[in-house]
Formats: sequence, structure tokens, C-alpha cells
Amino acid sequence: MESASQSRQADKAKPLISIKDIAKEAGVSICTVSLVLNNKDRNRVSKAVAQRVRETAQSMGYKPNSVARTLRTSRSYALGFITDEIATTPHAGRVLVGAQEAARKLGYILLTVNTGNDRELENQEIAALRQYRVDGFLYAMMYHRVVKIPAELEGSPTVVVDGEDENRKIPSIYPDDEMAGYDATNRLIQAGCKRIVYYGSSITIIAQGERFAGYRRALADAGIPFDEQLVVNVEEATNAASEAGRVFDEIKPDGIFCFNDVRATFIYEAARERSVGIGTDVSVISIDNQPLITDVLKPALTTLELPHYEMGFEAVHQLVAMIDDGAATESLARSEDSIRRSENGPMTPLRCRIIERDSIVS
Amino acid sequence: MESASQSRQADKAKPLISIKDIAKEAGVSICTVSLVLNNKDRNRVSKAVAQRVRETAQSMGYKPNSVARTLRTSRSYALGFITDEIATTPHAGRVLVGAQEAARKLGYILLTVNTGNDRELENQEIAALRQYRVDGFLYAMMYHRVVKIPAELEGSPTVVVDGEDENRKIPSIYPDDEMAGYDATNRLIQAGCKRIVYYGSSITIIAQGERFAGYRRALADAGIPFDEQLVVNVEEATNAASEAGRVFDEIKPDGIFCFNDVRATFIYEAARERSVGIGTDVSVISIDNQPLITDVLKPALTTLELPHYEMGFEAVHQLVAMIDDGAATESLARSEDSIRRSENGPMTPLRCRIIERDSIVS
DNA sequence: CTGAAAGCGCTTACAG
DNA sequence: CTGAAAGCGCTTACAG
Repeated sequence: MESASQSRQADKAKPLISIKDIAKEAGVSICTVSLVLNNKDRNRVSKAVAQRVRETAQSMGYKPNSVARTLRTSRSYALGFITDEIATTPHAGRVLVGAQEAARKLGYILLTVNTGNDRELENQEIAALRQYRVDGFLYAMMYHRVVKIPAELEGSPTVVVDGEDENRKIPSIYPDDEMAGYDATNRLIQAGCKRIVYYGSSITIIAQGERFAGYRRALADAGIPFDEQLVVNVEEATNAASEAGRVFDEIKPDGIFCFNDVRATFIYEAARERSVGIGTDVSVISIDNQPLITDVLKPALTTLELPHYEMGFEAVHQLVAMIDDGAATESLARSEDSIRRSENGPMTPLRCRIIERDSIVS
Repeated sequence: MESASQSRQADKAKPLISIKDIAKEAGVSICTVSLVLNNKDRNRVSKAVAQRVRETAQSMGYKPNSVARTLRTSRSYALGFITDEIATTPHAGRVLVGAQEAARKLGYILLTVNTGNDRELENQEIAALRQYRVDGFLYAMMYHRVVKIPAELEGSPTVVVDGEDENRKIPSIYPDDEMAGYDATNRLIQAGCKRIVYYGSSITIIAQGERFAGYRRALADAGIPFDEQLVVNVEEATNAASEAGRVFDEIKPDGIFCFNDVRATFIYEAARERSVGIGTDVSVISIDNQPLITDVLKPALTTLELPHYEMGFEAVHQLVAMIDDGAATESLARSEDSIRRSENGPMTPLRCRIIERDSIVS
């Protein structure tokens, strides 16, 4: 006999009951219990017995032991959530919330791990996750970028969140920044703006290129000629303030599409200094919907929200689809002429939602 | 024989090797392998054999199967991280990062779960976590408050993060808001301020009472009489702006201690409207260190940072101490005259760090 | 110093 | 329709 009371606080908890206990109580074998509780009893167990087993399990408060099940079946219903760094922005943590919610609904649980962009740590954590026999991996980035999937993940179901696999092979969920740029610019055009500044980023991340492309497409669709002079790319820490001033002093636009909310604050500041009325004299729109900023700016900033929650949610859905039906997903990812997903292959850009407030002239 | 190839992408991965494989390769029994790999081989296995086993394990790239170990030992080295809602502020997610880092260092892994303050969901998730046989629970709140521990957690090692157990029985880690109020006020006093406004919160959360208490203590320590007129408690959404104006128009202080960074923005705004120079005419300090705010405010705001990372880190440390040595921790928690922790019992307030910037007159 | 055996809780062919 | 048995990978008394 093994030590009956390991010195742990947990021992005070009520004892966990197993299918063996139920079998004894219901007067059947454990395999009958297993069959019934897994709903595999059709044509195998009499209705009466099945009913009795279910009631017994219910009344005894039976909860299956996931660990034992995992050992036996090699399916853990656990997903590894790997992130470089969570919560740099208030919204980034929402991808974890979305992922967690989807996982719960699908009967999965999330094991989360931060790596802080340290490749060695990342490998170490992936190994740890494997020891726990996770069924698949979410590889979540802090912001939309091209990612190199760690070789350690090879062969395991994986989906990239807020990033794009460099080879466009691994399913990737990310914000549709081109569409966001289009929608933002188009919103300004709908408000009657003719001379729209793109107040962008001089750092060349994906979002910058895509949003700018969306800006140009919206202009083109509206028949407004593109003017290089209206593009002002800035860096937050250096020239954002001076360039914002130049926007008003030299360019004098009727609409401004800001790369993000932080940049919008520079536009607000410059407008205030010049007594230009945002929402009255000039329309402003941006992207991010950072609560701390939108709370404070007046007039309230109209902006697009990145689909963080949705990315997490969708990623888990796709991952579980791969796990539950690997063969189908595999062939899907391989065939170029697949019917579903034909356009983007395994890539899933998600649209951003516009949050209407008061910074656009109506 | 069971189906050799379940249709899962994971099957492409290299096969997992077990102690059985090592035993065969090294020509010993599996129990010898187990003993050696768990470092329980002293006086039980010859050095030569032990060495051979280790080398074999190494060369075969053996990783123990946590699931099998858990089933056998009832110890999962997994912790349940329960949170009401992650990432409302950029910093809140840092508690998860801190917890995760501590967990990794101690050989544990985190299963995270969000409940969105839904009590029923919470119970459901706790049950799920139990099915995975977590060794203990972190019960993390979004902000410092008194918490009622769910009955479902009873009997399991648990520590509260960013909250205080209402019964002061369950170990709780939270920011030392009284000390933060003291440190902030004292910083102003050190800068020569004599007439210090407390620009606080009219919502009575813990932090408000504590920071105000710290404010009064710092005043008392410095021999500055407390003046009720200098206390201005506001609500962000309603009277913050008008009251900030009143601070300058009627009270005319030389120092202002703001409850948080968001409130500081109202003070900045009011000062600007009146051409009062922050950092030159009046000193301002606050609490939160919200990057999005401190990035934008000029002059840069001196503020105290809440120890989010540290709370997560410390909580995991205490939880693991309970798990590894339950008996000791139990007696500790019960004895009123314990030597360690005598002062606060199971409560651990953590000090906030001051981030010096340019809003205090030097 | 080393190995055979039991068992953690479950699932799954297989035999009846 | 139901049960006995094997086995997932590990640990741990126990016997030698």
C-alpha cells in the first residue's frame, strides 16, 4: 500500500471518484460504464443499464480523469498557446480571451507559454508543451508580421495568430490591414473629403504597407487621383509632432487617415495648437481603438478596431478542425484548387470593425 | 493491435520514445531507467549503469511523458490560472507573464482560463481544471479588490493575485497601495511641495482608500497638517474635467498627487488651458505607468508602476511552496504567532516602483 | 545493486 | 447485450 496521505492541502478535498466506483455502485463492469459515458452504447448496452449508469454517474458527481484518458488515447484536448509577449496593448490580451473562449466551447483547454522572442526559450517551452501531450499549437504574435515557424513545431497541427507564415503553408489568422486602410479612407471619402492625408508609419511593418495600399485603392475606386504629397510617414518618437504641424500648415487637408491612435494624438495636438477643429474643420480617422487614448481625446476618435478577440477565436476553431480531421485538412492545405479557401489558401485575413465616434465631419 | 495511424497531422512527427525504449537500448529494466532519470539511483544503481542509462536517454532525446507521470503520482506540475478578465490595461497581462516565468523556472506549466466574472462559468472552468489534475490554483483579479474565493476551490492550494481574500486566510498578493500613496506624496514633499492636492477617485475601491491613507500618513510624517479642502475625488466620466479646473482656479496647489494616470490627463488638460506649467509651476505625480498615456503626455509623467509582473511571479512561488510542502504551509497559515509572516499573515502587499520623469519641479 | 509486478484511470478490440 | 483483459508510460514498494 502506498502512503495514503501525502502531505498536501489538496487531500482535504473530497475524494475523486472513478468509473470503477460507478461500476460497483451500478453493478456493471467498468467497460460498460466507459461505453455509456462516452455515448458509444448504442446497440451495445441495454437502455435500462445505460440509464442506470448515467444516473449513478450523475449522482456521484463523476468527472472523467483527463489525464488517464490522454494516456490511453493520445488525445489531450489541450492546446499549447505560445506567445512572444502578451499584453503590450490593452487589446492584445483579447486574442488569449478569444482563444480561451473558443477552446472552452469546443471542450479544450489552453496551456499558455511566453517566450519573449527568445528562440531557445521557445524551443524549451515547445518541448514542455509536448510532454503534456498537447494536441496542437497556437503560435501567437504581438502584432501582424511575417513569421518563421520554429522547426520544433513541424509535424504538429499549428496555426499562426496575428502573423503570416512566411511560406504561406501554415494556416494564419491576421487582421486584414489592406481592407482596414480601404475602409478608413473610404469612410473619409463618404464624409465628403477630397484631400486626404495618409499620416502613416515610417517603420515598414506589414500593417504600414497594407494600410497604405488600402488607402490608394479607396482613392482609386473613388476616382480621386493619388498625390504623393499627401503621404506623411512618421516615427512616434522623433518627427511625429513636427510633421503633424506641417500637415496643417502646408498640406491643409480636409481628411486625415492616421496609421494608429497614438499617431492621431499628434494630429490632435497640432490641430489644437492651430485652433483647427477636428470633427468640424477636418475629419480624422485612425486604427487601433486603444481605450486609454480614445477615452482621453476630444472629440472622441473614430477608429477601426483590430479583431484581436476574433483572431484568437478563429484560430482555435481552425486548429481544432485540423486536429479532429487531420486528413481532410491536410489535403485541403495541399491542393491549390481547393474549393473552400481557394482565394487565400490557408491564410485568413479578418476584417476590422469601425468604431464611429465624433472626429469625422458629418 | 490498435489502429496504427490515426488520421492526424501529428503522426508525421518523429515517434516519442519511452523509458521502455531506453531500457531495451541500455539493456536494463525500465525501473532502473526510472530510478536513474529521477535521480533516485544513489546506492541503488551502480554508477556505470546509471551513466549508461543517462547517456542512452540523452542520445535518444528522451522526454518524460508528463501525462503518464501525473496519472501515476497524482502530481501534474500544472497550475490553474483563473482570471476574471485579462488585459484591460496594458500592464494587467504582465501578471500572466510573471506567473508564467516563475512557473517555467519551477518546472510547472500554466493552464489559463477566463471567466469574465461569470460565477457559473467559473465553477465550470474550475471543474475542467480539476479534470486535468492541476496541483493548485491562481485566482487572479483585474484590479486590487476584496475577493470571495469560490467554494469549489476549497481544499485545494490556492493563492489570490491582485486581490485580498475576504477572510484573510488564503494567501493573497496585491499592490501595497497605502505605501504607494505614501511614496507618491512623499516624493512631492521631497520636491518642496507644501500644499498638496489629492486628486482621487470618488469610486470607493480598495486602492482609493489605501492611497488616500498613504497620502495622509506622508503628510503627518512631514508635519504638514491635513486639509480636507485639498482632497478632490472625481469620476473620470463626469466631473473630472471641471474639478481639475477648480484645483487650479480655487485651490492653487504646488503639488498634485493623482489617483491614476487617466486622472492625470485631466490635470494636464486643465493646466494647459490655464497656462500653468507642469514640472515648472506645479508638480504632478500619479500611479499606473500606462505606456499609452505616458508616451503622449508632455512633460513626461512621473508615476508609480503597479507590480503586476511581480505579483504573478510571487504568487506562483507561494503556491508552489504550498504544494511542495503542504503540511508546513497549513500550520503556518493557522498559527497566529508564526514567525515568518507574523505581520501580515498570509497577505503579501508588494511595493510599487516609482518611475521618474519630468512632471515634478526639481 | 537490479528486476518483476502492481497499479494510476481510462478505452478498446475481442470473446462470449 | 455484457465482461475480462490488455495496455497507454510511468513510479514504487517489494523480493531477491
